[in-house]
Amino acid sequence: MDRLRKVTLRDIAERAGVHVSTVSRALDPSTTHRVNAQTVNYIRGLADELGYRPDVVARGLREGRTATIGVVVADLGNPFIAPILRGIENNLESRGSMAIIAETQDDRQRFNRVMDHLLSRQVDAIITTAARDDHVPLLNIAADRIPVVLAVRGPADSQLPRVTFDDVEGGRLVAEHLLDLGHRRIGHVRGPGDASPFVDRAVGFSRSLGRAGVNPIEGPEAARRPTIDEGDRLMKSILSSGSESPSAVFAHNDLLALGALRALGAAGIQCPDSVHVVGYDDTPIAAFSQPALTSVRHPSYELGRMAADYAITLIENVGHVLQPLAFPPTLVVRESSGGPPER
Amino acid sequence: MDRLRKVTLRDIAERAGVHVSTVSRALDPSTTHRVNAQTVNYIRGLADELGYRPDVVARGLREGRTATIGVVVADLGNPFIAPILRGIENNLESRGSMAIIAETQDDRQRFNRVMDHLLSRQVDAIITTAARDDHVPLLNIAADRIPVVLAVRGPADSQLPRVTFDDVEGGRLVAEHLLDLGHRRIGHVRGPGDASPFVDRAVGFSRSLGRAGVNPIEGPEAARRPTIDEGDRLMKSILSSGSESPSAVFAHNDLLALGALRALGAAGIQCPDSVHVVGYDDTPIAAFSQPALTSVRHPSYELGRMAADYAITLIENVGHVLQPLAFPPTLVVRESSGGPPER
DNA sequence: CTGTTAGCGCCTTCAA
DNA sequence: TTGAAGGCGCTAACAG
Repeated sequence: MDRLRKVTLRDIAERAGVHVSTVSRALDPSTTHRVNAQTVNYIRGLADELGYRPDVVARGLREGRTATIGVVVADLGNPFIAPILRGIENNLESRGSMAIIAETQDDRQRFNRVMDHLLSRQVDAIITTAARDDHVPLLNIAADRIPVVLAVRGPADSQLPRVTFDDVEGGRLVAEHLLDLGHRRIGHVRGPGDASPFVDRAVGFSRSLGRAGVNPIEGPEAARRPTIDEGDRLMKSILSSGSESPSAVFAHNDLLALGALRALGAAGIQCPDSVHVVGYDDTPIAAFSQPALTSVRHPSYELGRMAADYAITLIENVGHVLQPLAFPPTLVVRESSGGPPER
Repeated sequence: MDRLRKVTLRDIAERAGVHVSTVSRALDPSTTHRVNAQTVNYIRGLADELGYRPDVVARGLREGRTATIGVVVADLGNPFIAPILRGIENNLESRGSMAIIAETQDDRQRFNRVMDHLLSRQVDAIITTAARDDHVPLLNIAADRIPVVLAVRGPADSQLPRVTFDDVEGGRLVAEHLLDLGHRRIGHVRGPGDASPFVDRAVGFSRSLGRAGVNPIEGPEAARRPTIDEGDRLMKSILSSGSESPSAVFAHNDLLALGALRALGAAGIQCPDSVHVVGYDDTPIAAFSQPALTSVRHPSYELGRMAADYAITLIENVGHVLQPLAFPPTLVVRESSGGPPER
């Protein structure tokens, strides 16, 4: 019941009666041609038989590259992240690299630990979707050593390559939609103020409302995390604040919107009858929620692919400067803001 | 704009005018006491100043351990996985290890690639929640080298340590519930037949129905993946099969159930008025869907913690035999099967 | 208390 | 076409 020792190049070499370097060459596609064809066959057979698996770690130590890219994610419970990860994975895979994913649970300190760990694991690059503004110093330190790509969230004052959504535009779309519906008392449930997407959504939203002479109704604070429970909490605080009850609410993502819906329901305010609600990210949950949720959709898979493109480019091309990219969103109108019932 | 070279022990040693091993000792908490206190301070300061970060890869090569555990996941878009990952992460973290997550997209071949990669990255153990029956050979190969823990899904014919949910019992709970409501024409939307949870759910469910003399109404096949689209497809195939339309449907997870709801709605069959629907996993989406979905809940976070416990135990304790563990589920009745409207 | 040596598994010169 | 040697960064054993 003991554990098997790892099979190394040396094991194969000994069995084959050749030198390790011959085995190394035989097994490396780019150098097999420098080895006797029969020997190659023999060695390959032996490798298969023994179950040889190259030690990426040792190779990485030698070569300085590990064919692994670290992906940092805030909250794996938020379904909006899945298609982005798919885009990253599928792109990397087609180039022989692999994504390893680490979750920060949207906790600032854990972000630091995760980054630290990935760095010391010698990943070739890091794609982060979890950065907050105060992570800039560590991000810069990391970027001095390996490519760091800001995906989805990018501290505004950073020089790092960014691949994001155009959240200002998204906020604008929501504002125009609600104004078009005739709303003037509009609630605003904000996501964390130190994460760029929420800042941008707020900017686009408030600016458009402002042009129409409307001031959004807000609670005393933003959500600490963009989750259902926080949406519930903020909505309650708006409702109990004494200001007039909103006829429409924009929540900064679908989870916050669901929380807001719950709080509104608990207060006896029905959506869409008495209030309209709009979310963001157009997660699967939006189409199936009660009522189906109007939301802002963006090309998540494509963003993931592009983030991986950026990472690869920078790995292969030190010092390359890549322009920030922002994918445009679209509004999907559903039942929660007067659209037809979905399904 | 060139990339900074990594700071190594040698850099510090040269600056400090001491030998590398002294620096190594000074920086390793377990050996600092063997080094002159002043030297330690000096070295620590230097390390900070230079931004030294130990190379876990090199250390792993030397020590044979990397303080990293690979976690294999089928589908990060399925929200049921998030709390399990949390349990794993939080447990590992408190012991100085870290989880790196890899997604198979529930694709058999990708599973193999992912396992291969994790193995060659020298992770200390692998926790998989994505195993299907035909993965047994590779799992056994992996288990010869490092601990492999089957979480959630475990091929029935495997000797590997397993931490699962009691899905047979879950299936039974659903059957009893629907029978209690008086249903006799009961649809059955199955998840993949080569993944143990779905097999077990089917067994518990069908057995209980059988005792009551009821035969579930099934389509010609099981879902290829437990997703919304597959639920839709299977439900449609049941509805168009010519057999009498079911008055209740059990889908093997919440996503399949949502798909089934969509198909039923498209056929003009309203839930809960004309049909009852039950899902599984009690994901957040269940409480918020339209109608709120009856579902089976299980202790996901705890399962994650336990899976990590198993992995750690086996890393520290070669050859240890751990008993298979199955956490019991409970039924959460909501609107979709006659419960009160949620919210 | 500190330095020397060796080697984890791999690849890449340099020689033969 | 193959072998020998060196070293990536680190730590453990052995001296001193």
